[in-house]
Amino acid sequence: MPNRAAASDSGVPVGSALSIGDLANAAETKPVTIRYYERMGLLPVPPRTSSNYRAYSEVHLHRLRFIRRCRDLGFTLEQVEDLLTLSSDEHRDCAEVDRLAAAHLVAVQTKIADLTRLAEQLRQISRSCRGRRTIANCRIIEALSPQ
Amino acid sequence: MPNRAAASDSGVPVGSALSIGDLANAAETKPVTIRYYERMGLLPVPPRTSSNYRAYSEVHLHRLRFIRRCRDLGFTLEQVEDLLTLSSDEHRDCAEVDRLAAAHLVAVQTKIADLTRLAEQLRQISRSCRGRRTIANCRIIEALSPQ
DNA sequence: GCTTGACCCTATAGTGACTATAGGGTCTAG
DNA sequence: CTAGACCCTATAGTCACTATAGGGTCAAGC
Repeated sequence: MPNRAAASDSGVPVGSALSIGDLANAAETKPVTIRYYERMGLLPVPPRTSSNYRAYSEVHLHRLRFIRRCRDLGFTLEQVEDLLTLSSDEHRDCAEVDRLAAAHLVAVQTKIADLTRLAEQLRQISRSCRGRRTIANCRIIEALSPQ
Repeated sequence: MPNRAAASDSGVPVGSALSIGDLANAAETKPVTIRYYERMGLLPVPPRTSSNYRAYSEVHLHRLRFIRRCRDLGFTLEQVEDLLTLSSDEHRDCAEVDRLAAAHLVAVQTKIADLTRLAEQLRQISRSCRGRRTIANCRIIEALSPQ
């Protein structure tokens, strides 16, 4: 946490606003991506400085980190939006969020199974090359052609 | 119930030519995808019938199946092109093909590892929901927020 | 004061591997 | 002769960015 020491926002409007580059560094992403999220309506439009630079606050950083974390976990931006909407209502049923996460887990597990099968096939294909020298008597291409 | 059956067109030596739909069925893909591969230069441009329909032969089917199989194995179209080029030279060293397959295997294994870690995190997130009722005291959103 | 270079802005186009849509033409069974 | 399944082209859309072009802003060093 190399950021934000005090900054209790009482009175002073913007102690030190974050530039888009600061925000990008703090959330381990890039300015273009942040602008993209803004265009997509995932990040609220920030105020601008006199020179038209975006001026972000901690609220933006928190939300952006949430988005990035969800993306890292493989959620689509649409799912992230759902999660953000759900989380904005304190009284909403927690189960709905859980359902989303669980459904995603199933998708991930399916993908792992698929890739595991695929890896086995690739190992077999590699094995079929042993001891051959040229394409003419290599079995890889045939292994790649079904039947 | 219309079927296109075997419209014996021009005197093509190999039995009857395949329509794009036939080819799609035979390779378990779709006409649009086949046209896309043609545009991308992966499938040779086929002759046309008098009514401007594409007329494919077994050679096209073999090549298309190869492409689809490679795609199913997770190769990019660029890699598929490389494999096709390699396989066209009978005297080329087999090791190069093997290297491609091996490199791809590593990429697949990395992805499996990533997804496995991700699945574990999702399971934890789901666990953190147990016994809560509303977002207000559910820990999922916090679990999704880093730190 | 001036330059350098790192940063910021917008708008547009490109990526990969398709998918969808619009607006037609062809073929064949009933 | 018509319904509807198939074929054609061309264009735009998808997802989540990434790249490019063509500018404006700002702090540091000379």
